[in-house]
Amino acid sequence: MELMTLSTAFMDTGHDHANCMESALDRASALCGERGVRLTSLRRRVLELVWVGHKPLGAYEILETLKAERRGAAPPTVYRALDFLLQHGLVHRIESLNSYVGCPDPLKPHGGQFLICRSCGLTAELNDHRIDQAIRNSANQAGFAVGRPMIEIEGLCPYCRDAGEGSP
Amino acid sequence: MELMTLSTAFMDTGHDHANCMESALDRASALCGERGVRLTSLRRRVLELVWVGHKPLGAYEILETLKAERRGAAPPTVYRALDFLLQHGLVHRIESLNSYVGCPDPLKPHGGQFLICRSCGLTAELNDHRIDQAIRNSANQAGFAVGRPMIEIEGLCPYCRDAGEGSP
DNA sequence: GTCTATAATGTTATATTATAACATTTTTAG
DNA sequence: CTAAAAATGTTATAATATAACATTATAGAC
Repeated sequence: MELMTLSTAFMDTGHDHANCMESALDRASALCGERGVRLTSLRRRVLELVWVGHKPLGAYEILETLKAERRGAAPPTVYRALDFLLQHGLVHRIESLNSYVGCPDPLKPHGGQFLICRSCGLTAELNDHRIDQAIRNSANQAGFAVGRPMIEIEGLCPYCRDAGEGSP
Repeated sequence: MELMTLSTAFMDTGHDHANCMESALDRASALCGERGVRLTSLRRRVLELVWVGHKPLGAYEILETLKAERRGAAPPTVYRALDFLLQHGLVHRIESLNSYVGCPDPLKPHGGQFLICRSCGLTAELNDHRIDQAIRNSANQAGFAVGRPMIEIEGLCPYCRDAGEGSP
């Protein structure tokens, strides 16, 4: 059994992001097909924008881009698309940044575990069963029924850590 | 060595909240004394309001109460007091609720681990070394330098779970 | 005690994030 | 083709948070 997965965000060499993004969109398309829901061009475009980088994007940042492309894009345009994408697990919301990031594995439902670089903003999604298990054990001891655990770990990504960021 | 602590939030019988709150204020007073910073009456009052219950309070909820007590209380009044309390570890911010909750153990710096009841709002602070360790192990594998881990676990507290909330 | 520098608070305005409510258009199903 | 449903457009506003500058209170030097 696999103990942990890590998204490609921190892969410097050997990360073909164009391909990364394209395959995310393909997976989204397939998932929507299977579920009988519509990945409209607006929703697809918002997902694409979120996948442009591995840095979480704010709703109004997305809106700025959309405004240049569509007549009359407004906050609800973005928030409705994000709601759809969130519901289907295609994006996650990063609570500590009020921002949104693409999910590399939308098929298996999961609360998010994120490593967020405070210096460059790069954010990797982690999925470590042992963290999840530790949380469940602890919550059980407290008599608490775990719903959706949210884990956002602020710190320094491998590059910024090595560059000595955060302690200059 | 102690593996885990849990705040009193979920203690029903046997929890004297007046005393809980008073001792929190006393600890705050002592801590500020030691650090040579001032727990002014405004800051003390905001801390008191946050401690009124074990449910996170929004800044504007705090403001509503303050407005009835002081002439000219405004958003900065509350946010500045909260900033001070946050800096000194006397309160935590719950990111997923945009709300603030008292910290039962401000002396030892720690990222927060919270159990948040989606039904009644009661929020307990957990501090489980094993969760922290699992996170650090996982982050290390990814080459990530952990700063401040933030864990907010949505679910059902012992009372709401037993009352069958969330699955009626 | 008075003076002065600093810290804290007051005050006004505005930025940022998100949703409500209703109109219009597009898509699907029959 | 048409009716119902889904998606999007449009306008307005709610909820959360900060900027910028004025005033007041406090602590420490003398």
